[in-house]
Amino acid sequence: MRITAQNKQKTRERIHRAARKLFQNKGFNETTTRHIAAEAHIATGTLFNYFPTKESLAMAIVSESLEQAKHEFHDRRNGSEALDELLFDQVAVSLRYLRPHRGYVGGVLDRTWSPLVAVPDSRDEPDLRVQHLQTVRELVSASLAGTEPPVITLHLYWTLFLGVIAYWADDESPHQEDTLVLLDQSMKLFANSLSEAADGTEEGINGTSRS
Amino acid sequence: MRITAQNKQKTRERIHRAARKLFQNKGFNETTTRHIAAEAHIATGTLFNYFPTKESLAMAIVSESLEQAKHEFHDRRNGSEALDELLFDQVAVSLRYLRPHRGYVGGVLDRTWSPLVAVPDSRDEPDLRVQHLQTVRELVSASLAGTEPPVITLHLYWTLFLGVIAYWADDESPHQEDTLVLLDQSMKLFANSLSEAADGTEEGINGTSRS
DNA sequence: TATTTAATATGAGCGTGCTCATAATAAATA
DNA sequence: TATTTATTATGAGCACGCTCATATTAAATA
Repeated sequence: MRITAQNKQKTRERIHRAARKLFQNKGFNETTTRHIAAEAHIATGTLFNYFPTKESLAMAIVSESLEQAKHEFHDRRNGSEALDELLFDQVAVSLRYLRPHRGYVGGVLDRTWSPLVAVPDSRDEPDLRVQHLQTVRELVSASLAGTEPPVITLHLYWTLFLGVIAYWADDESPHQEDTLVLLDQSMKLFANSLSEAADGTEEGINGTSRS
Repeated sequence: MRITAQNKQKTRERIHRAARKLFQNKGFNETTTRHIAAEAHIATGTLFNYFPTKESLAMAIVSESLEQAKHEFHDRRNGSEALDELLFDQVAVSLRYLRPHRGYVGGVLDRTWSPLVAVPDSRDEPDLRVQHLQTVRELVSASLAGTEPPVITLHLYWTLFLGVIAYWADDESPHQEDTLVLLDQSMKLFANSLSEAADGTEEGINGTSRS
């Protein structure tokens, strides 16, 4: 199995490219899997040998951009920044890389990233959310003297993050500057809630009541 | 047109009841419109003469509960409470009334309530979100010396609210007490952001940059 | 009551995303 | 090289939400 493996990779990339093109031109819902398959010169069913669902295909595209964003963030990261500034930067960079997909990510993330969708317990290939939250956990932990943030805190972060993405997707200000204002506000809010929780009450959340 | 109108109402209620039963028993995605129609003793197509989409049917059910919650909240409202307490109460009451639907609301709201879904500009019969936000706007306005909250503030609220619902839908603590902790935290956060915005910077958000 | 007109009910059928038995093809073995 | 075995490609077909031409029924009119 050598030539075949190469072909598989090529096919995968053809699907990837075809889907990216169509999603950008016509949006997520308006692009059919049949159309993607035709554009990639494969049969309809073949698509699902490479991506289990249409959504997962879209997520693979989005993931690629976020991967690049992650690298840029880590490269030019300034360790001396405050937590809220770090979080701001991380998301701001992500939004820049997601820019080409702004037209349709809303419709996809709506179904896949929403906190309302139960967290998949797939151990293999951790999804976008888990990966993103892992970075957040590290940043928070580092800035708070190594304290591990409770689950509820990460949930709160994710909620705020989603809200930013949602605003961004429909932000009509020239270069989505309004989104950056919201992002700034959201991350400050989040950082504040952490420092308050550090001295304030912290009963109930972390294991006390869970049966 | 008298007897017919009565029949229409009856049919509508039959669909409503059938859908409620099936959604509760099998969840939203696992319940087909054909099944609902059969349970309500009507043809498949007839269902769509009463509700334009399957989601709108689910929302009608949820709306009913939220309507009751709204009334209870306004009845026993204590005008002297702080803003965050008022907001807490409003949501807490809503969650109580939504309890019977906890098993499946997540999957529905995911698609309909998400901030990622663009706000419909329907002037007739304002939807759930618009209605809920209207109440919030009033509460905020009243507690902040009549100042109208900017759009971005309401977006932030809605994001936090959605996060609470999301947590609640999967909350496995005995009576979802954990959700109340998150709700408390979220509403305090929101109230704080308001008082901070009152004296702090407020440039950019409200019309400055929008082209 | 008989006839016309308007409102409602119906279910075959469409376009989806996705599945699965089968065909085609490549790798391993004889 | 010929044959067996494992992998990948294929597209007919399924179930779904939803539509729409048509049939049915009720109200209005003659």
